[in-house]
Amino acid sequence: MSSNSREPSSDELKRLMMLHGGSYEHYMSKTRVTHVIATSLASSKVNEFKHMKMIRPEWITDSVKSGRLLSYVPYQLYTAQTGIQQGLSSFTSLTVTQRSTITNNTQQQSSNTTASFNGRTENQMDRSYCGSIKGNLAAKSQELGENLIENTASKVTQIDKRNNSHITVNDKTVDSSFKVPNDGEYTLQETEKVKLAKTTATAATSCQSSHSPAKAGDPDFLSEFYSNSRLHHLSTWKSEWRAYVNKLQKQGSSFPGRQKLYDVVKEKEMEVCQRVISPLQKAKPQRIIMHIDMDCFFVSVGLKRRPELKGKPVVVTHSRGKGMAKDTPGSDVQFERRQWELRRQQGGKKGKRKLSSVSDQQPSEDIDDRESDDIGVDIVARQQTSPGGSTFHSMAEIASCSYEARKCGVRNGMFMGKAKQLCPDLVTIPYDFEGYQDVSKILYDTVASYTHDIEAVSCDEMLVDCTDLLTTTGSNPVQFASMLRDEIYNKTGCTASAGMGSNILLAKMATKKAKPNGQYYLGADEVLEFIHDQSIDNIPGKNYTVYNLCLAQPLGQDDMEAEHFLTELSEEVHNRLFNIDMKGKSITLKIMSRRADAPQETAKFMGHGICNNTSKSVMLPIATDDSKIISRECITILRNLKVKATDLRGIGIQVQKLEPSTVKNNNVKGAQSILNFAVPKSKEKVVSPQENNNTSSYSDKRIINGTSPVHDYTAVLQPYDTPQSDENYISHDNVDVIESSQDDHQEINGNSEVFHGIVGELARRKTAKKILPPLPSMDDLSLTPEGADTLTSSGRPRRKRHQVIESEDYFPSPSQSCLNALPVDLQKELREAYAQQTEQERNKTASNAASMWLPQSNSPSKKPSSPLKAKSPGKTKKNSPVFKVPQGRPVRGRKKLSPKKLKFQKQPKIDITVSGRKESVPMFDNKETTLTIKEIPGTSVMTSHVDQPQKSVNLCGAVSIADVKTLLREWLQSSTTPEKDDEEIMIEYLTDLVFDHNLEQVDLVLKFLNRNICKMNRVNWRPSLWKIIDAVQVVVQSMYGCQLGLPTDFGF
DNA sequence: ATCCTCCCCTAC
DNA sequence: TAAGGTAGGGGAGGAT
Ligand SMILES: Nc1ccn([C@H]2C[C@H](O)[C@@H](COP(=O)(O)OP(=O)(O)OP(=O)(O)O)O2)c(=O)n1
Ligand SMILES: [Mg+2]
Ligand SMILES: [Mg+2]
Repeated sequence: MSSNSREPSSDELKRLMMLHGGSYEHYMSKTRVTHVIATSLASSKVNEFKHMKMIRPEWITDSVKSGRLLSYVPYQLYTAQTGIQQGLSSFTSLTVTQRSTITNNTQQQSSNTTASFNGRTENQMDRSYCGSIKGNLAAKSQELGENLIENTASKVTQIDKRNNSHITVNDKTVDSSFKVPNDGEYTLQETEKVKLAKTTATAATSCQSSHSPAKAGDPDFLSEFYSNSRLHHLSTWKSEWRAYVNKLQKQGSSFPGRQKLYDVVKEKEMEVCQRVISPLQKAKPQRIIMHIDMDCFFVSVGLKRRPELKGKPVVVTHSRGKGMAKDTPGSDVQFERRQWELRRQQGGKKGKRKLSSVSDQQPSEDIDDRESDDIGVDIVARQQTSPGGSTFHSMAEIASCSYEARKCGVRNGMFMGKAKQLCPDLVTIPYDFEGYQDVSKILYDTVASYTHDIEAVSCDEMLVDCTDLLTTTGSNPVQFASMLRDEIYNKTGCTASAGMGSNILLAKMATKKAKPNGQYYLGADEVLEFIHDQSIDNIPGKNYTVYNLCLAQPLGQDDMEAEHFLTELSEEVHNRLFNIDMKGKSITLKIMSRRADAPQETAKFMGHGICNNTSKSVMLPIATDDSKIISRECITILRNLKVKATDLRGIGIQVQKLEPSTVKNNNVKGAQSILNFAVPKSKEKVVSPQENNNTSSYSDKRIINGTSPVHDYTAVLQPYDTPQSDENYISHDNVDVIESSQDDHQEINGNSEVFHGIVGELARRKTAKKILPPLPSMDDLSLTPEGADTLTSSGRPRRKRHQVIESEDYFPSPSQSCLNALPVDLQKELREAYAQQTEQERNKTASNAASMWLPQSNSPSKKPSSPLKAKSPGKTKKNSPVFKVPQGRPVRGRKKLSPKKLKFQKQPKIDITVSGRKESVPMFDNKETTLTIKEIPGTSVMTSHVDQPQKSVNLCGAVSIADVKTLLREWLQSSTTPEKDDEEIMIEYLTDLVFDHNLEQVDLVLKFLNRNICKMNRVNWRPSLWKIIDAVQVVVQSMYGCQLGLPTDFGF
C-alpha cells in the first residue's frame, strides 16, 4: 500500500483488510503484495508497480460495504494497465500470505505488462526473442580481411511465414509473403543480475544522509535504481524491440512506406529517362543490409526541449555539472578511475592502426591497452594536481554527448569529471527516458512501414535487410536511406544516420563513417579499399558481457544485510521469470568482492570499485521460479564463498536453463533471428526416435494459445541445429510444441497445483508409450513419484505417505506404475539418475577417505545454517575438534541427464548433491604486498581461504553420520517417549540437510532412526517418526518434485 | 568429441 | 553523490 493512500487512512484500510481476510504490507514486496492501494502514485512508482494491480482505496471500502469482493477493475488507478487481470475469487487472496510457493501460484495472475510506462500499451510485446545478429560476424580482426568481403555475417535467413493473422494488434493486414528471421539457437537464457556495492561502515561519515534512498536495505532500492539506470533501460528496450519486431513479423503486415518509395523511384526514373537498369538490378543476388542509428540519441531527444542548446557541447548525465563529488576518505579515485578506463574506455587512443596490418600485430593488443591506460592516468594526474582546487570530478557517466562535445574528446560513457576537464563549457541535460522511448517507437514504426526484415539492435539503432524491399520497389539503397532518414527526422526532430553494405559488419562500419547525420552506401567494389582504411577501432569487436550495478552505503557489514539483499534480488528474478512464464534449473550467484589491493572505499558513489568476481552455480533438480528457493540457494552459495561482508561489492543472480512453466504457458519463446551462418553443429543424437514428432513439427500453432489460454501447449526449444542444406534459410522456428495430452488438461484445469515437481511435470508432458522393466531393487534412497495420490494442496503428504508406506510392494508397484506413466525417455532419465545417485553414494564413501575436515560446532545450534559470520572467531575453530565428514566433499557430483536434446524439455534431474561447501573465494593476496596495480590478471596471487570452514548442517553439533547416529542412539535410549522439542530439532536438522542437497544423509538418518525404533521397540516414537518424515517429505517434494522413497516397512 | 561451468568481453 | 545492466559469443579447463 502506498503511503499516499489517504482517504480512508491507511490504518483504517489496514484494519479493514485484516478484518476481511486480507493482509497489509507496509513495504512493497512483489511476492506478497497482490494489490497496490493508493490514490495517486508518482510516476516512478507507477513504473515500479507496473506489474501490480494499482487500485484506489474505495475498492476496499466499497467491497466491505457491499459485503462482497467487488471487481477491482472499476477502481484501477490507471487503466493503462494492460492485460486481463482476472478477478479474485475470494477476498482472502487479496494478499498472498507468505506460504509455500505452491500456494503462490494460484494467484498473481497479473498480466505480463512488459514495458510501457504510462499507458503505452502497444508495447505489450510477446516473448519471442530475436537473436543477436552479430553472432559470428564479429570475426576477429585477423579473419576480417577475408571474411568481411563475403557476406558471411549476414544471412538474414528467412523462412516463409505462414501467416498467423490472428493476433491482430494493429490495423495492418497480413502479407504472407514476408519472412521471419529466426534463429536456430536454443539458448534462451533469461538472466538477471544485479550487483551491489558497499562501502565500509567506517565510512559512516559518508553516509550521514540516513534518509538517502540508496540503501540496499531499502525495499525501494532496486526499483529506484533501475528506474534511473540508463543501461537497464537500454537493455530492457532492446529486448522489447526485439520482441516487437518479432511480433510484427509473425503478424504480417502491409507496408505503406513502400508505395512512397516506389513513387519516388518512378519519378526519378522518368527524369533520367528510364534507365533500364533497375529492372535488372532485381537480379542482383547481393544482399543489402542497412544499419540505422540515431545521432547522439539521448542528446538529440533531450535537445528537443532545449533547442537553444543546439550547437553547444551537450551531454546527458545524472550529474548536474556543478558541485564536486565528495572525496571519500578511504577511496582512491585515481586508482579506480584508472582501472575503469582500462576496462571501459580503451577507445580513441590506439589510433591509427589499419586493418591491413592487423593480422601480424594482433598480439600487441594488450600492450596497446596499457599504453592508453597510461595516457588516461596522465590526465587524471594532471587533474589531481590542478591548481585552484577546483577539481570537479564527478564520476557520473555520460550517456550521450553531442558532436560538438565530441570534438573536445568527450565520449559516451565517459565520466563527467573527465569530460568537464576536456571541455569546460559542457552543458548537461537530464535524462528523459520516456522521450527516448517515444522517439524509439517512431523510429521502429517508421522503418516497419517499409519492411519487417528488421533486427533490433538498440533503442536507437537497428539493422534492416533491404534486399527484398529494394527489389520490390526497384529502388536503390541510397534512395531508401534518404527517404527513411527524412521521414525519421520529420517525425521525431532527431537525425539518424545510415550505413549500407552487404553484411552487417560493413553496414555498421558504413554508419560510423556516415555518422553525423549522413548516410553511406558501401558498394561491393569499394569494400576492400574501405576496409583497408578503417582504423581497427571502427570494427565492432567481439562481444560482450557486462557489468553491474550497485549500491553503496555502509549498511551492512553484516551478513544479514547481504542476505536480505539477496532475498530482494531473488524476488526480482522471480518476477522476471514469472512474467515470462518460465522456470529455471540453474541458479548462478555472481559475487563481486573488493580486490585486495583496492581501497576499502569505492571511489565512485554507489560504485563497486575494483573487484574480483566469482560466480558459482547450482543445478536444481527441478526448474523453479520460486524466490524462496532461489534466495536460499544463493544464500547458501554466498555463505560458502565466505566473502567478507565488508568486501562484498556486488551480487548478481542468474537463473538459467529455462523451461516453460507448465502451468498456463502460452508463450512463444526463443526465436532469435539469425542473420548469419546457421552453422549446424550437426551432432545430434537424433531426438529420441520415440518423440520425433517434435523434431518435425516446427509448427506455429502455439500462437493459437494466444487466444485460448486454456491450452497448455508447451513450447520446447529445439536444441539441434538447422540442417545446413540451404544456407539461406533457417529451417525453423526453433520453437516447438508438444501436444498437450489429455491428462494435461485435467491437470491444468483441475487441481494442477497439487501436482508439483518432477514427476508431475513429466507426466504432463506426454503420456507413456511404453512400459519399462521394473526398477532395480532400490532399498536405499530412491525417489518416488508422488503423482497419483493426491496431496492436500497444502502440500502435506501425510496421509498419502502412509498409503505409500503401507503398500507392501510400495516400491516395485506404485512407483513403478507412476514411472510407467512417464514417457520412456524420461523413465530412462529417472533410472539413470537413480543409478548415478547410487554411484555417487559409492563415491562419497570413497572420498570419505580423502578426509574432508569440518569444524565441529559444539553448540547445539538450533540453526544449523549459521550465518557465515564467524569471520574471525571462526578462525579459532580451526583448532577445535573436527569431524570427518563421511559424505566427503568432492562428491557433489551432479547428474547430467541426456544433454542436449532434452535441454528444454522437462528433465528430471535428481541430483543428490552432497553438501557442497568448500569453495573459496579467490582473493588477491594482500599480505604485505604493496602490490602495485601492476598485477596481470593471471598473475595475481590467489589465496584460497581454505580455512575457516563453514558451519555445516548438524544435529546438536553432530555432523558426521557416525556422530549423528550416536546422538540418536542416546536419544532413543533416554526415554520411551520423545520430546516435542526433539522432534522439532530433528525436523530442522533433516530439513537443513535437504536444503543442503544431502539427501543421502537424510536417508541414512531416517533409516537409522527407523531401524532403532523397531529394534528398541519404541512404539511411542513412531508417530514422531512419521511426523518427521512427513515434514521432510514436504521439503523434498518442494525441492525435487518428488519424495524420498523409503523402505516399505518404515515405521513398523 | 562434446558437454558444462566459470569466466571475460563488448555493444548498446 | 549516482543509479556500473544485460545478452550472447567465445575461451579455458574440467568431466565424461
Ligand atoms: N556507454 C553508453 C553508450 C550509449 N548509451 C546510450 C546513450 C546513447 O544516446 C544511446 C545510443 O548509443 P549510441 O552508441 O548510438 O550513441 P549515440 O546515439 O549517443 O551517438 P552516435 O551518434 O555515435 O550514435 O545509448 C549509454 O547510455 N551509455
Ligand atoms: Mg546512436
Ligand atoms: Mg546506437
